[in-house]
Amino acid sequence: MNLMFRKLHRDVRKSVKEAIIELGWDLPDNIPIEEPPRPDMGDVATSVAFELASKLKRSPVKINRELMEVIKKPTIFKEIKSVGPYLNFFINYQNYSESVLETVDEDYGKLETIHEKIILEHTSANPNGPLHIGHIRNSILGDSLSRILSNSGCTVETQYYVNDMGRQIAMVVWGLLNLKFDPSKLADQSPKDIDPYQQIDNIIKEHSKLNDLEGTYLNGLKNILYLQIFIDAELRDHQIGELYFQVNQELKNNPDLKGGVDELLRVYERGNDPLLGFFFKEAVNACLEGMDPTLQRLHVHHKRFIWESKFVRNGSVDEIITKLKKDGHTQENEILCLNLEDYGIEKELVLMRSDGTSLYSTRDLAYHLEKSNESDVVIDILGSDHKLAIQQISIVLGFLDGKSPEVIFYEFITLPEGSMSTRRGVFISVDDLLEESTERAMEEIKKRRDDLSNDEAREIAEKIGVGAVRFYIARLSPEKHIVFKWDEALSFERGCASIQYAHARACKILQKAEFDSSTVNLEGILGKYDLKSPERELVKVISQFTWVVEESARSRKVHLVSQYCLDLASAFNKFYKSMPVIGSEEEEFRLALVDKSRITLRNSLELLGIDAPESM
RNA sequence: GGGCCCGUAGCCUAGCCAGGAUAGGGCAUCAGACUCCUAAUCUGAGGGUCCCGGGUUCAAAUCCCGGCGGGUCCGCCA
Repeated sequence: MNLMFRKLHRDVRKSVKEAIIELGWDLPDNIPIEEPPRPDMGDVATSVAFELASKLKRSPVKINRELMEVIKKPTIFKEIKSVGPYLNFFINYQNYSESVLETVDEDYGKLETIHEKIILEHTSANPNGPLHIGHIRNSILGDSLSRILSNSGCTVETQYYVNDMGRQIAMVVWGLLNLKFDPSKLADQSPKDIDPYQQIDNIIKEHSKLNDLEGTYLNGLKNILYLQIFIDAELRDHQIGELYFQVNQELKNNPDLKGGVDELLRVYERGNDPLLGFFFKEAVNACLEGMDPTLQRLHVHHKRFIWESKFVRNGSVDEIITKLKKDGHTQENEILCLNLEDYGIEKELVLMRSDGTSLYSTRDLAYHLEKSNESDVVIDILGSDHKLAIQQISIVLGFLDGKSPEVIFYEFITLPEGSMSTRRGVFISVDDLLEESTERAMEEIKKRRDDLSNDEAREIAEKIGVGAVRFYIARLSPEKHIVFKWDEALSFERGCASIQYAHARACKILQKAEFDSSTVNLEGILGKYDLKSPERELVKVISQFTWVVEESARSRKVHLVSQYCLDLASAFNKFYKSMPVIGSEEEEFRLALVDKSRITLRNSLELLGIDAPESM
């Protein structure tokens, strides 16, 4: 672990403190550390003189003059200058560079293990259609954060909360039981002259036991078979989405059908109709089977999928309700609910419908209690529209002796024409986004490389395309509302591609020079060489990486890492442009610097789930 | 109506929690750089009422109060 950058701050504080003591002044509460606005003004600065000014009744400039008389320069610095009210410290880059290069290894950025288990829930999109660009903000923030937290030494378990009990899923199941898929939308690989449902009828005829099924269940079975036989796994979420859209149309035209959906929900919750349970499970599974390849392609991973129905089946929902009732928190008339007015929330929290079924919030309460029991810290990634709901949940978790989750809220991604909606079938799917992104990357590659095979180009285009999408989301602070625009999302200039490009450049130099890190002796590598400013800047940025990992993990801010990646790439590209490496006087040092840049670029991109191609 | 979030050049954005140097970047615009490790790059220029108005402070994009504009929530939805 590289603590060089941290040491700079520590050494500044220490020497300032000692100087203040020597002058017999009171130590201020805080010795602020800043970075000077320009590199030629120094590397680390402190405005401690401001802190002292009011107590000492002297001007900051005067105070600095006195501090400068007695202050001892830490060895890592070359000099200290007093500029107005600031003390500016200049790094001794000969020493510093050697220390930094020595401590950067292939695992650079991985911090010491701390024994803290975090359960991080993210994505958790309803299985009623494919993932769209509104969902990926959740996935990308969650997955990146999980990588950052793991790197910072925590144990992170990522979970996807599968909603298999809500009304929306019941609507999908209703569609499965009462409607048909549209075979005209089958992919081209199926011959047009066959009727899928005809084939399915034949299959059912051949299985005598299936012949007993009738009515909606028979229809449901046909639809399940349709999905499994005729639809590729990766497209099943799209089919479910279209079915869901169709059901919404039906319901709009005939609101009486709502009763049928409610009945499905009641029966499923009671859990005594195995066949209906089968249809719920199959509907949800079909959708998850379609989402899985999408998430894989984005490098988004979940350790566990937790099905919501579990908390009804295993009795924890009942236990919670019993406990809340017993402790006198609840109010009961037709429904069972909690009055949270004492906690500043006007809106009561309903725990049970008048028909006795549970609600999302009831089950979510049980889920959060489980997460609380299984971890030290619970983190949720949620759209900011869930703020009130999670606030209610948190209060009730307090009644139940559970930990409140830490929540990272993000604002919506909308289209220029308005908000997205699975229900209305208005959205851009992640699959389409990735397809477009890799396609555009492919065009760029073809523009500049004619030496690559199609497969090689494809492979690189995939890394660039996925990287562009992930970076587009990860670079922005989550509380910022995004209006999705293709050209902004898939820009290859000064964005992710420029970072990947810096990495590819580094790889190319090392490859060309046949660099072997194992034979390099870093000691005394610099001799008396006075580093040029692009080299100094690059060394400094490399040394900041550990601190960035720490800081982004602590503050749970993914975009700090994105910003860092850009800074690092920029420092490297400037160095690359202005300093010859191969064949130069300082080749040995510069190759080592290129190698450390390569590692840091790769590891920082890794935190964002972005591949670093070795050639572009 | 009430709660929460956002408002920084034509566009996107960091900085705000922990107030300090000329408000950082990027896109777009303009001017320049490939006989030299890939120009997905680099160098330079112009462009700002940090939404508005008060207040606190030696010092406010940052903290406090009041507005304005946009988003979102206030379901026996999830």
